[in-house]
Amino acid sequence: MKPTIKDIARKVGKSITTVSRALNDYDDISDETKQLVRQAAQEMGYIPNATAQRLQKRTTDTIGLILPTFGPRFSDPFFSEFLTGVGNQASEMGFDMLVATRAPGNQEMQSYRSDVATNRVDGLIIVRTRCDDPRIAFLKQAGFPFAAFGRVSGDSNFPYVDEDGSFGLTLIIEHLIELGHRRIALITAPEDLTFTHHRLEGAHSTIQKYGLEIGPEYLLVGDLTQRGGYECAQNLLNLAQPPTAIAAFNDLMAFGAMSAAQERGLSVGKQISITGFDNIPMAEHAHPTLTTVQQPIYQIGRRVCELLIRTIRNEPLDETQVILKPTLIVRRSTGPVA
Amino acid sequence: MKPTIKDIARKVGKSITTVSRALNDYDDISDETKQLVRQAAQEMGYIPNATAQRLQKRTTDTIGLILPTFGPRFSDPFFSEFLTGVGNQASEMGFDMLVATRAPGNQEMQSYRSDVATNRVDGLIIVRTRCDDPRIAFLKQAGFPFAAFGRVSGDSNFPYVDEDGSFGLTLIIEHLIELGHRRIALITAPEDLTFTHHRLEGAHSTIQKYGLEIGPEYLLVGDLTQRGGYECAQNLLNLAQPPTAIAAFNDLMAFGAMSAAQERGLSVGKQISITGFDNIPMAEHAHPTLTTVQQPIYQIGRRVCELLIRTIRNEPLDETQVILKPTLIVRRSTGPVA
DNA sequence: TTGAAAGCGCTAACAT
DNA sequence: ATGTTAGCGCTTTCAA
Repeated sequence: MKPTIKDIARKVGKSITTVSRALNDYDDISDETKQLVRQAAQEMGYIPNATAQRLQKRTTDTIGLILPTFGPRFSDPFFSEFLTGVGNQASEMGFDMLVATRAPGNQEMQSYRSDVATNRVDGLIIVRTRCDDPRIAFLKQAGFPFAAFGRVSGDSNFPYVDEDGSFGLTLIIEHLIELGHRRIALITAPEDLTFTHHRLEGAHSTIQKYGLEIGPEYLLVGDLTQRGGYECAQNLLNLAQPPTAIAAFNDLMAFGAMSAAQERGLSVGKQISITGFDNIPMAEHAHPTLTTVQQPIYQIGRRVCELLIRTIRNEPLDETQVILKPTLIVRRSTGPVA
Repeated sequence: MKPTIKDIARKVGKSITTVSRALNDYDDISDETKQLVRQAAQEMGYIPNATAQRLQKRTTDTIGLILPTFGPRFSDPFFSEFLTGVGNQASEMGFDMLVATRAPGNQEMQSYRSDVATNRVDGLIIVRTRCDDPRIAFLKQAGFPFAAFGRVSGDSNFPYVDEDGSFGLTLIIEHLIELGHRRIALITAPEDLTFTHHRLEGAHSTIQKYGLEIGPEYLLVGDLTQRGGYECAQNLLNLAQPPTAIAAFNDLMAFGAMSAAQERGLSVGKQISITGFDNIPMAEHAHPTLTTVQQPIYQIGRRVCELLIRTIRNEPLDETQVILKPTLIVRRSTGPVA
């Protein structure tokens, strides 16, 4: 069986109190005793029992992340990267990461409630915020520590990291307009997601600035999957007057749109321009390579995680609300209008 | 503060033991008492403290999953899907899932050791087994419960689910040969991964069966990323005598290979055939759509998780070693040799 | 500088 | 059918 401090105490002939304090480097323990205890612990292969420590300290040193998965075949590269960022940061700061996979909805909220209620985690990370986010509303009223990737439409007075989606789409639209495009279509994202509105706002205001507009037939809502992008693009290309450029609200949908265009024999980047958002690693190796907006997903994951852990620890936060400026990555999927 | 069983006991005027047993539905408690206790618990919003239960029961009801991430920009759709399968199954069976992200190597092994030593989890899930897998060797000798996705090269006497990779590549190669291809190149995977050998074996034996062979210049090792596939394909296409078909060991590399071919103006499916492995959701929406081998990744995730939890619970396993037959999905990235 | 004792919230063997 | 008691492994007053 695993040795406990009791075993160490017996071995070195001291009380368990002394052992505990020696191990935790209290300064009312003599150096000799510390030496002795540590040596014994080492020899016996002692490792503290995390559960016992947690019960006593009433903290878990664990953060929770509930991934909003859409269906079983959920496979979004965006989330892998974000998860890696959060995970690495957590481990560097001495925290574990509890992950659950839930489709948005009732079960999801149940998970939040239960995570909070059972004290399984010290705080939660929220991904892909919704305008009117029940998760955030709940955590706020519960007074439970959390940090989010994204804002909400109302009061965003909580720790978050977000990208400036409005600026991102401004970059995209300006790029397309400079290339001479006038018939620009948008494959947007579900309306309940906050970022959809930011990006939409950036797109609209930029279009307007140039005296143009986006007709309703050029405004389609995608589901952020490749299939969704494909289907929306089909519809756009079926129009009597199809667009010369399609701006998708994420890379995955842009890939789907590229497939749809290519299936009709259109040369992407020449006969039609297509853009994405996120700059997932695949964007660089698609054919043609994808013009998109760069979001440092991995870094955002780290940052959100750090924000959360500092909140948990009650450490001062120099910056609680972070908004990052994305940058435009011009590649081969866009070109001058035909 | 949160109510404890002590609070309930005080309120209903019973001992905490009685409360505990009433809550756990012991049959030596009268129905009236149970009613009473449950009602009180309900009213007070009582929720058991998981940490305390764990300390007492010496189990965590948590499984661990250490994702082998290769670099920060880790974004493999394969793992998202697997993770979702594991996560959903775990939650259905009442388990939490602790996820860590580690590049294979020392730190990774440290994580395994510490997970085992600190009793943070009741069992571990191993993904993407290596031929000579130190994780498995360690867990075996430690007598710690685990289940794997994949086998090892030596003694695979542990619970696992794996796909029949040899059969998968047999399907692929036969498909290509039927299409008239004779110059078939392989973009394989790192040699330390077990599945690489299975797939390689299937490819070689099938090729030989048809009296053909794969020259060393047609045998490249990829790193399972899109970029890796792209680079390998570049090399293949630069050969004086380039292959007419390329079989990649996963879909991501196949996409990279497609890009490389298309960049040279080759029409994939006509002038060159390219195949993948996994059938990730994107395969269906690439351009052209990807001929590949179907692996039920989500289901495998669920299955491995179930295997692990049953092992933890000491439940009898009707099938400890599961090997699934993959199926061929023919799409547009392959066609008759030009 | 050290130890005794209490307690974190819960379960379970053993009485009654 | 219910209560007493001990204990899971640890931290932390408080006293010596």
